[in-house]
Amino acid sequence: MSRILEGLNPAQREAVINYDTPSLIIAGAGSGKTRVLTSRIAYMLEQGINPDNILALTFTKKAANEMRERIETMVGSASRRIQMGTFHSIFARILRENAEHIGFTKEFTIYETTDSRNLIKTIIKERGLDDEKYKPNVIHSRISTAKNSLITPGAYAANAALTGDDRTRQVPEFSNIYIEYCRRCKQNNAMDFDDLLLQTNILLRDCQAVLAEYQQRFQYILVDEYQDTNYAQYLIIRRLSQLHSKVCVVGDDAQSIYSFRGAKIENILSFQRDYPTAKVFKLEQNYRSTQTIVDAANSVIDHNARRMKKRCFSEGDIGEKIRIFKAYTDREEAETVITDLRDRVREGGDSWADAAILYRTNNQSLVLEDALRRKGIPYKIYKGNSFYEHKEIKDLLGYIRLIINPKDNEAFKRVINTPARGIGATTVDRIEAIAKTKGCSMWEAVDSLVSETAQDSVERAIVKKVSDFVSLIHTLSLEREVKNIYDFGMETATRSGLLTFYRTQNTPEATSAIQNIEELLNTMQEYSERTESEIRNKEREEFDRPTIEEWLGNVMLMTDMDNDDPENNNKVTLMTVHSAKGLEYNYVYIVGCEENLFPSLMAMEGADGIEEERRLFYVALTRAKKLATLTCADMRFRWGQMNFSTPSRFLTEIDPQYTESDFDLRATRRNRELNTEKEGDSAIEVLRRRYDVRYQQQKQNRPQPEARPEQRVQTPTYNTERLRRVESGISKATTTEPSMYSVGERVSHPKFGVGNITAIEPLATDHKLVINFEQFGQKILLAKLAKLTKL
DNA sequence: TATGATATCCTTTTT
DNA sequence: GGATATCATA
Repeated sequence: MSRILEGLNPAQREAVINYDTPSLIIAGAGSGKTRVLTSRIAYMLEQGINPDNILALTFTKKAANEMRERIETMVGSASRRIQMGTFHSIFARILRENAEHIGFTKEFTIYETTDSRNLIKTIIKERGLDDEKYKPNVIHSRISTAKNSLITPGAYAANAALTGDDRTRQVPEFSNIYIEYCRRCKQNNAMDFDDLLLQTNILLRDCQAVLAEYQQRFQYILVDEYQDTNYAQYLIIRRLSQLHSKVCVVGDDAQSIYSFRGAKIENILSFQRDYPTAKVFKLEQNYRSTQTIVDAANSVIDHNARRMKKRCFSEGDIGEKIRIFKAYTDREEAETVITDLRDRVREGGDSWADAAILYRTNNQSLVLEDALRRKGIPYKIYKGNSFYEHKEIKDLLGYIRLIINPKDNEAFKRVINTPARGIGATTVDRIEAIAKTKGCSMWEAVDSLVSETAQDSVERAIVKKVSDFVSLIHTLSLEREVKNIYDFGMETATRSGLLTFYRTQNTPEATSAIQNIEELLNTMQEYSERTESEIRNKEREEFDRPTIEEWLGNVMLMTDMDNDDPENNNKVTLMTVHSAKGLEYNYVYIVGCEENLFPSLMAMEGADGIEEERRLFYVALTRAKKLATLTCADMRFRWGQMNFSTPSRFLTEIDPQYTESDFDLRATRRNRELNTEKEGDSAIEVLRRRYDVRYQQQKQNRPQPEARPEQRVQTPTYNTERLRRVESGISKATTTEPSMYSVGERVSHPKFGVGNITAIEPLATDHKLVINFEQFGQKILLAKLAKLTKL
């Protein structure tokens, strides 16, 4: 028997050896999913499958790298020839190779969210549309949704249902913005994140030769986290697999948490329909967590109606009960968690890296970081793409982008006056106008500005400045030809004036900016070293030298997660539950388990919202190997002021035999049941019962109507005196402003349709509205947050 | 045109 | 509360 199969349980082994047939591997949390996937690939190689014929797709670079390393230890360097990477990076590469088929060049830029948003903003402005109605990020997410569903601008405009919907949403011009946005992207030789999938589909749809080539090549396709694929990804897989159909997908419907990004849980639910010959393998034994944790997680997820049949179990220790703590405030919550974490890690003889603190929203990290710093505990924090969101990084990347792809107008606009060189908005507008009339890029338009400008002195001064910029870019373009990646990066950072700009100011921000720039330059160095060694090891062709284009293409698809410093790793991890998927820790703390936070208020508006939040909670809980600790707070500093919270319904959904709590969880559960049962009560009564007794008390003690707004909570010093004041309601004055809505009024909501306002409750800076929707029944919404239109 | 002060948004999750 | 957009001023 192959050594690869040793130590696998029967289900795992079946999933590994049946590599020659379409396969659906349902892998419960902690069931050795990665092991099965890597073993399967290793086994294939051992059986003589050509690594060039294997395509393995993941969602994160981290997962891809981990898999590659593990396969390499099993079967050696053949693994390096496998096409393995994230959807976005693999298809970006394929798109570059075939860019001219779909009207791009291989130097195309990848636009990140801010680029897209800026472009949308200019389009809205150009068309003289009201940016109150046409909010750039709303428009952007609508475009994103369309692209993820493979609805091209043309198809969108032709779809009466969609355009009709836009009219009722008061954005009738949406489809025109969408058309223009795509036109401009193409003109700028740029693709946004969603394009990487959409354009791949277009390429595979329109170019039979290309499709045939890749179908021939990728005879075996493996997809990780299949439950998170969206329609665009789904169809790419379908198209590529039409010839050989040897698709293997791995996933867990219970961990589908990305519907906001277009992920369709249906993809995994209907895999067997798509591939009728598929074999199904269920990995149900959890090797990660204690029995208590697994059983508790099961008891929560049982509340979901829509799920595939499987029963996860653990044969590990029973383990400790899940602990549930309630704190007064978010600050106290953080203190409790950190103290407990410290004690646990020390007693257990574990290292800091064995503990993680998970939260629903990024901004919850602030109080935790504070507490960690005060106790001197080392921590690291994953915050999405925060590194690449720094201005100095974007600016430096802007220069490089413009040099590689001069059509990139967004890059042009970003760098022409950064650092400030006296070229103001008026000049930029003029360049833009010239570009528009000439139908060329702004970079090309600059030349005509320089030549055709009148001779008066002001104009001449501007021309001088602009032509200095032009020669800067020209010089750097030459540098790019002759220098290696790192030297070119350094020249760019220096000659652009970015480095000197930050060096001349002596602020902490400037210092950190310089450090960030240096870090970015370091990645260039590492990149070229790595590539050079690949060439030495003959894993890469001699002529295929590392290029700055390639580096840039990679960098645009990079996240903070990908830059892990391996040396300095003994740190507590802080991150969102989303980022934690796939990871595991001995001690997991899930903080902020409160209604309207986890589950989040917004998620609950959607139909499947609660179920997805519950899956998210399931993911959080199953990260823990030894011990899970859940916490909530009575009050939380949010939106600049104190808010009252009630414990999350998820806490009461865990079968109580697996939990121990420092407050009366049963009473919490009873209250909740009471609330849902008495639907017939007056709306405002239902609303009131949502708050705990303390809130009721503070309502009674509410100061007289002339309560002045200055009495609001100020800096969060959290001394006991202040706590008492908060508690007795002094500082939570309700707004004196009347609501813009009134009881009885008819309103329309984008998701719920038309409804009547049945009650209004004043809050500190907002109003709660109880609305009876004709189709969706009663909902409680915040006036400022809900996108309501008066009828 | 560059700068600092002030309004205004935004609050889910991210490749 | 914090980040960003807009405004006012030199």
